Amino acid sequence: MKKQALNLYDDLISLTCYFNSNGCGNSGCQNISMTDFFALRLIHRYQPCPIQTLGHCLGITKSGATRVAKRLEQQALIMISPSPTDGRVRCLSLSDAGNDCMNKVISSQTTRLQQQLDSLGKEKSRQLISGLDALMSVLTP
Amino acid sequence: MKKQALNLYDDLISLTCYFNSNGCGNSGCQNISMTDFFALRLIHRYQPCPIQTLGHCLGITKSGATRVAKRLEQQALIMISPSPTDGRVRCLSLSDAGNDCMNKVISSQTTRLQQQLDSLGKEKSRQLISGLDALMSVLTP
DNA sequence: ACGCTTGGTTGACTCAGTCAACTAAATTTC
DNA sequence: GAAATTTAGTTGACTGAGTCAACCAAGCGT
Repeated sequence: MKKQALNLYDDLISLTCYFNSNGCGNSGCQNISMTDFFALRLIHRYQPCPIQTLGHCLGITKSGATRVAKRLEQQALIMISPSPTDGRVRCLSLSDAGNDCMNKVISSQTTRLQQQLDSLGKEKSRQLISGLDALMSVLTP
Repeated sequence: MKKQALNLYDDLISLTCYFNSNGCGNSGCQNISMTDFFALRLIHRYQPCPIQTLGHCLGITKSGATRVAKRLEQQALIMISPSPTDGRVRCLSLSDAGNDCMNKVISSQTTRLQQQLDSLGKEKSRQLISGLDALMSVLTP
């Protein structure tokens, strides 16, 4: 029966739309677009991250990625340094300000979410999260 | 303990990023942007939907919404008709082509998801979906 | 050393969405 | 019930993100 997947898809798209329009909220850190936040988050994880990797993960071209990087550098949220092992590659890493920004957004969003989890009840929360974790590991190979 | 919410937030953002970059896929229907798909989906639900409502739900201004509507109308995916009860309001509703498009996207995405649910196991899937449903009803009032 | 490939940058462009000024319909107020 | 205010939508001028194509420079393969 396909109804399950339909239901799931519906929720997932609602969720995407929800986070898209709410952005990362005015979380203390300067107004930052969703794309830029995705980028920061990515760099945070795969530090130091080559520009092309950024583009690939964000689903944009390498020229697009170059511009994202330039934007973030101008806001002093990241630093761009040449790779020691390959002269062509330019590596992105978070600056202190970038880390601050990430943390602010994450902590403000997380507090909000925790409240909502609380109102969901202990058991349901646990199930939701473990299910979602599993789904994520299936979705992103 | 905040770790739960942190974990959840992480998954949710990954999910948003995932659907954002993958768009709605080349699902037979002409290339359609994520925003436009959100709009179609909204109109599908709240048919007939005033332009301003669209803007509000999409998190864009009313002039932005006007342009989205114009775009979709030009592609013959929706119809715009004046409200019978209020002369100012213009109502959006899906055309047959619009419905087709929605269905194609949904069905192609759903099949993919169902496979992934299957690989997750029956019980875990059920828990995931019921948890997500609950979360959605908390998130979107 | 030569050509080929790969990572990144840039200029010209497109397209989506904002802002502000506007029209027209509805509602309020006197 | 006419004038003033509010509300829904539209439009022109603009901005900003991302694409494409042409490019440069560094590495690789032989």
